[in-house]
Amino acid sequence: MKDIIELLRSRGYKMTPQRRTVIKALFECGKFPTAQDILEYAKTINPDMGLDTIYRNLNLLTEIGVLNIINIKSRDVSVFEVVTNHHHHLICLDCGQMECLDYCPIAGDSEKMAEEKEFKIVGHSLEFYGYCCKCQAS
Amino acid sequence: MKDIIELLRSRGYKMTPQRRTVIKALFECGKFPTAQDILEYAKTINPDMGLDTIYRNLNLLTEIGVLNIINIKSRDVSVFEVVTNHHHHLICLDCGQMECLDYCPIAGDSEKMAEEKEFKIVGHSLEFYGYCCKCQAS
DNA sequence: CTCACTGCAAAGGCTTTGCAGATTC
DNA sequence: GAATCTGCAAAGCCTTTGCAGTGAG
Repeated sequence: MKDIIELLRSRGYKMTPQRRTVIKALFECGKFPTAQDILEYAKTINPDMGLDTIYRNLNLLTEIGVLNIINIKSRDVSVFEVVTNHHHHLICLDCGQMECLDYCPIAGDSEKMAEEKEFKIVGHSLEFYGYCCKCQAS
Repeated sequence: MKDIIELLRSRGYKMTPQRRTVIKALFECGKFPTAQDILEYAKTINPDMGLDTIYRNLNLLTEIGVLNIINIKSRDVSVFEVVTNHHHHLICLDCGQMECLDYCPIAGDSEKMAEEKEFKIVGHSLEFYGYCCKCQAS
């Protein structure tokens, strides 16, 4: 969290209470918060916070590379995740719940194949879809 | 294309000119059309076609499993793809162009790992992000 | 003749943007 | 003091939905 604040400072961005709150929220809202989740948390600290400020800050954090936006099928909102180690996700098609999966099968050979198509690969995303424990029951 | 029409018939759906046009468009619009692309094509055949009809039919085709909806970062619209063999995609972060990649590294071991988390996996999506030939130049 | 389908229009929901005033630095 | 940032409000955009009329089977 301090790293993020430092990075913003070093890039010349100003540190406002709202911005600080958004960053704090990212660490305290639980995993995969939506912009709405962050707004709700933020309002407990500053009731005047607006959703637009949340979005502006989330977008900024994404631009500087410390945040991932995740768009999942079966849910129409974006969820956010602080960038940490490289990993992928399990997503429940029923309830939308997500879990991290420290597994990545992508090796160099895939990039070779891609480069045959004259693409320069810079990353990938991999999501597994299925049904979580609870939703399998029903 | 005839297969799709047969499948619809066998499930009791009616075959309207509009529906036929949407199906035709999926094969003649080029790869990865958006709903808009399909509308434009459809209007050359029937100028009265509405975007709502397009969406209703695309959603129907997705429900019966003959169409994939693909949501990509860096573009805010959905693109569609007729279901064929299992494969993944290369996506240009700059212009949004997509290419198919007949490569899939996902093996049984990934499913085992997932099932440790008590997820029942039914599928996965994998996209490679990068820059296409043209966009590497600029 | 019946039920599904279409077109129109409007609504929904998430996200972005313009603007004036307030805040950092 | 200058430039960024916020809050408000409104707009944008893709997609969905309600409804009455039309058309397929």
